Amino acid sequence: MASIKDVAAEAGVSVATVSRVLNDHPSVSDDARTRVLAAVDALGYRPNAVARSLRTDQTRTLGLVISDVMNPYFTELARSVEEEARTLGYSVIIGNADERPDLQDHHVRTLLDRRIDGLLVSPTDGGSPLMLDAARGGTPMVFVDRWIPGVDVPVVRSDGRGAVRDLVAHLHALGHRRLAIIAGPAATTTGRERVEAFREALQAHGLELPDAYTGQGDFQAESGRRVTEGFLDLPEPPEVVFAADNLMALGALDAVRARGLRIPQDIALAAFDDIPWFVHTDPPITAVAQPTGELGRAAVRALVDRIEGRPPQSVTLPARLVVRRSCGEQPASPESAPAQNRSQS
Amino acid sequence: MASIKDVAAEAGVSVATVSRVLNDHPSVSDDARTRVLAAVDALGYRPNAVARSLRTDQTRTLGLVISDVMNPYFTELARSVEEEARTLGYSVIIGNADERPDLQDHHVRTLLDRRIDGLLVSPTDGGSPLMLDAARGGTPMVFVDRWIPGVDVPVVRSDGRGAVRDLVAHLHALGHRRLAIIAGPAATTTGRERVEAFREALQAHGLELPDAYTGQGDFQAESGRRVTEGFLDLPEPPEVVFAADNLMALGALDAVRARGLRIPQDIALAAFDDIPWFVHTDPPITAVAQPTGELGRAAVRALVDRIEGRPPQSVTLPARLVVRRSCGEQPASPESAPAQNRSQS
DNA sequence: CTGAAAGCGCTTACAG
DNA sequence: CTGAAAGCGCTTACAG
Repeated sequence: MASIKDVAAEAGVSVATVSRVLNDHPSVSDDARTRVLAAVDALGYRPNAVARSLRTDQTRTLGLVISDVMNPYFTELARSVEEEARTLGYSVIIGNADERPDLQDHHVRTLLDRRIDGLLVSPTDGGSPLMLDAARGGTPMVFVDRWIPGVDVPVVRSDGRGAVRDLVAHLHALGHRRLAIIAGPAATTTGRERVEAFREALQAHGLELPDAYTGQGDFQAESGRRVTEGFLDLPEPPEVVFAADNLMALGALDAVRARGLRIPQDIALAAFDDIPWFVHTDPPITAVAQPTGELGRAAVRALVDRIEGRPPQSVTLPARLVVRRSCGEQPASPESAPAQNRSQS
Repeated sequence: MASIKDVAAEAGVSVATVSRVLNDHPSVSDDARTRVLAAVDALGYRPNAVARSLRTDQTRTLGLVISDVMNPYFTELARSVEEEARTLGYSVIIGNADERPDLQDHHVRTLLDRRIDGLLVSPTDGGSPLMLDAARGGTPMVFVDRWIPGVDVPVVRSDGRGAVRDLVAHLHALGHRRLAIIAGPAATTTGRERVEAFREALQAHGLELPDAYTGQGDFQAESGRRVTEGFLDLPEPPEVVFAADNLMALGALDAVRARGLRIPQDIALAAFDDIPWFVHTDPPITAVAQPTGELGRAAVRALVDRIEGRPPQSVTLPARLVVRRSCGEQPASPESAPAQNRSQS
């Protein structure tokens, strides 16, 4: 592979001059520029990003560590992150933690070893020593979706409190009184917040959230199935199951189906996170939709601000309720979803 | 950030010795090793992968360029690729082409600039000059899922011919005679092969595939919707629509639903690529399932073989039919899927 | 405007 | 077993 030396030789100039034309340095003669460009073309030369990074101490690369790529919510997040980063001249390297703290650490370490310019993290847990060190130790960092309390790192996330209130109001209006939740891991902020928001919304209607109706999941489908089976085995099963993410909703669906029960006649189902498939499940599923793309873009902007020396800002965007048929028919509108529903588009 | 020099100073040895203990070189005294390790620990030293790569001319990194991360099939492929690569001591950087040749080239170029050790590609088109140059120009490369004919690059893919034959037999047995397909882009091998396999299978039953029943899609949901609408507008609409991937099936579902038609009573639907949601759609969708994880792992093994100087091997794995209810009830088994159906697990 | 030279952080023959 | 030195491919003050 041709190096800058080969180009210099071919063009009859020094490597310094080649470097200058490659980096659009103003003080290069037209003649030199022309010859260098011709040589670059002739040799099919491409600068070695590794060497450049070593010299400039920047990689123009962002690391993104997410908890689970297979979760469509995170896939979409990753996609919007890459898009915005590309617009700003950065590449992104994705590390998939698969909800495993050890894997998360593996990726953080690898990314740090590669000297990425900044790190976007949706932490799987409360923060390993490695992660905490990185956060405090000067690595530009931004939390997205989930975050770790007590660390001075900007957070870009969405607030589902209002949407969960709307959901509970909807369920209450439909006559449901025994509501259960499949929670995410307590080690994650989203795992805790969604349960709290649910509990608070219930209280506003004078309803309790008994322990028996709080199942511990891990944001993966299998746990949704397991918890739902537990609910169905109860002497008095809940009338509604609210899954704290879309994968656990998938597991819940599996469990309900395995028993031959019907949704919403036998049991109602709602989920946090909206995905295109929820329109076509049997029945279509009522969900809390996050502004995922906006979240990813805002997170990148905050991180790049931090990297480039501008003050980064935390951002909180509201989620919203998308009503479909999985909790029972709406008295008013027979339609499955509001006009604004983006997963229908 | 501490460098190897700092460690050497702290341990009272030369940087050469530090490098040796870090790389498990045998000729290092126990004493030196202990002191170096202590210094590494004290300083929290982590080797700079950028510098190491520049020196050794290898990055222990694989590039993976896929056509669309949002497609669950490719997400799963990416996940299995990363897993196998990690097992073999490699990292992977994913580039998402979004079915756009220009974006694909962008990622190939970026990856090459970073001097990745090898490239895994599922090409979006017939091969840009850049891609062709890379393939011929010595970059270790393996095609996965899709490939470019006429290039000497190993291919790891699955053969859906048998499964498509099974599908058509199934449809024929159900009494369907007017079968249509939503094809993928003709510039991709999978786009062409699935249509050919379908046509051949039809011929075996004495059926034709008229042009009006061959809609041109692009593997994205929107095209599935558009093509399906065209089919439904025909004076004599097809009895079955076969979508050449799962996203176009989603679009088809949208279109059918928008017209208020029922599946399978009004029109039957089948898809290439199986995903967990197909179990829970209304109705569950009959699909051709690829051994996605195996594909990803085999592709990595082939690429690493190539990188490390062993002869790489092309691999073709069979796909299989998963019968559900979207094409009509099975006369024999009332069950929605065979026992082996992995998307039920 | 241009080039010689230093240096980024490593690894690895080479000599001892 | 150990260290001094070269060199990977760049960029960038510095001097002219």
